[in-house]
Amino acid sequence: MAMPAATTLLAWTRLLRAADLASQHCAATLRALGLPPPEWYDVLLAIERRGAQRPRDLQAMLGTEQYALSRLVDRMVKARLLTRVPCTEDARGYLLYLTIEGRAMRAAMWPIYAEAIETVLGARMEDEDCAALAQLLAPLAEPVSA
Amino acid sequence: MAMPAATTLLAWTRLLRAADLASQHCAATLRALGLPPPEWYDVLLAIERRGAQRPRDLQAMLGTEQYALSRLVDRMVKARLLTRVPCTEDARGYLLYLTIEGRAMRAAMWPIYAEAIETVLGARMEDEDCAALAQLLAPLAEPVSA
DNA sequence: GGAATGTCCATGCAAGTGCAACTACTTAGC
DNA sequence: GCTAAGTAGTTGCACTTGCATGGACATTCC
Repeated sequence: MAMPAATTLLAWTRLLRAADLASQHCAATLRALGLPPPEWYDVLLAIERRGAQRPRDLQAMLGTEQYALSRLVDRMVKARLLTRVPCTEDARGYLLYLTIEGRAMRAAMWPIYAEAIETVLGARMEDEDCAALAQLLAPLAEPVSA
Repeated sequence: MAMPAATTLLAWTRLLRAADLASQHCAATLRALGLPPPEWYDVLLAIERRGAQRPRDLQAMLGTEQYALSRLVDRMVKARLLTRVPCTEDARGYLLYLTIEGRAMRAAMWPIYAEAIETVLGARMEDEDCAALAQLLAPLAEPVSA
C-alpha cells in the first residue's frame, strides 16, 4: 500500500484537530450550563424526529459502539428523559420513547448547541465554504468498508 | 447570535462523523497489532523532530489538556519510551527525551499508522480534494478564541 | 526581601470507555 | 421439533478521562 502524500497528511492532522476543537467547545459550552453532552442531544433528536427507536437502530444512525449506546441509554433512562417499552415483535429488544422531560430537554439544549455550532463553524467560514466542506467530507462520513 | 444555516449543520455532522470514523479506524488498526494509540505516536514524533521537549510545549503543540498530557507522559515513561530529565532553567519542569525503545517504537508505528491514514483518507479522496480539504479546515484547526 | 500572583505539573475522585464474555431471544438448516 | 448459528442487549473489569484541587517553583510589584 502506498504511503500517504504530504497533502493527505496535512488534511489528516487538520481534520482531527478541527473536529476535536469543535466538539470540545460544544461539550464545554453545554457542560458550563449544566446541560448534558452532545450525544444526549443526538439521541433525543433522533427519537423526536423519527419516533420511538430501538437501540440497534440508534446505534446504526449515530455510529456509536453497541456497549456505549447501551450505557448511554441507561443513563438517559435514569435521568427520566427516555422510557423503555418492551418490543412486541422481538422480545430481545425494546422501544425507546421520549418522556415529557426528554422533549423539554431537547428543546432546552438546542439553542445552546446551535449557538456553539455557529461560533465554531458558521462564524468562521463562508457559507459556500461550509457547503464545499460538507461535499468533500461526504465520502469520509461513511464507514470505511463501504 | 444567528442560528446555523442548513449547510453549516451538514458540515458539522459530517466533520464530526468523518473524524470519529477515521480516528477510530486508526486506533483500532494499531491496537490490533499490539501497538500504542495514535497520541503516543504524536508525542514520539514531536520529540524526535524537535528534540527534547517540556510537557507544556507538547501540550501546546498537540492541543491536549494539561492533565491528560501529564498522565500520558507518565504512561510513556513507565513504558520506557521516554525519560524525564530535570530542567535546569526551571525547577518546576523537566525535559522529555526519547529512549532507544522510544525511537524504535516510533519507527515501528509509522508504517501501520501511515497505511491506516492512506486507507481512510488517501484511498478515498483525490489528491486535489485532500488539498482543498486541508485548505478549508485551516481556520478550524486553530483554537476558537484565535 | 517578602507577599501576592501566576505558571508548571501531579493527583483524588467520580464518571466514562474498551474489551471480552455473557444471557436471552430469533432465525436457518435439517 | 431440534440443534446450530446469528442478533440484541448487558455487564465485569481494567483503564482512561474530566474536573477540581494541590504543591512547588517563578515572577512581579512594592
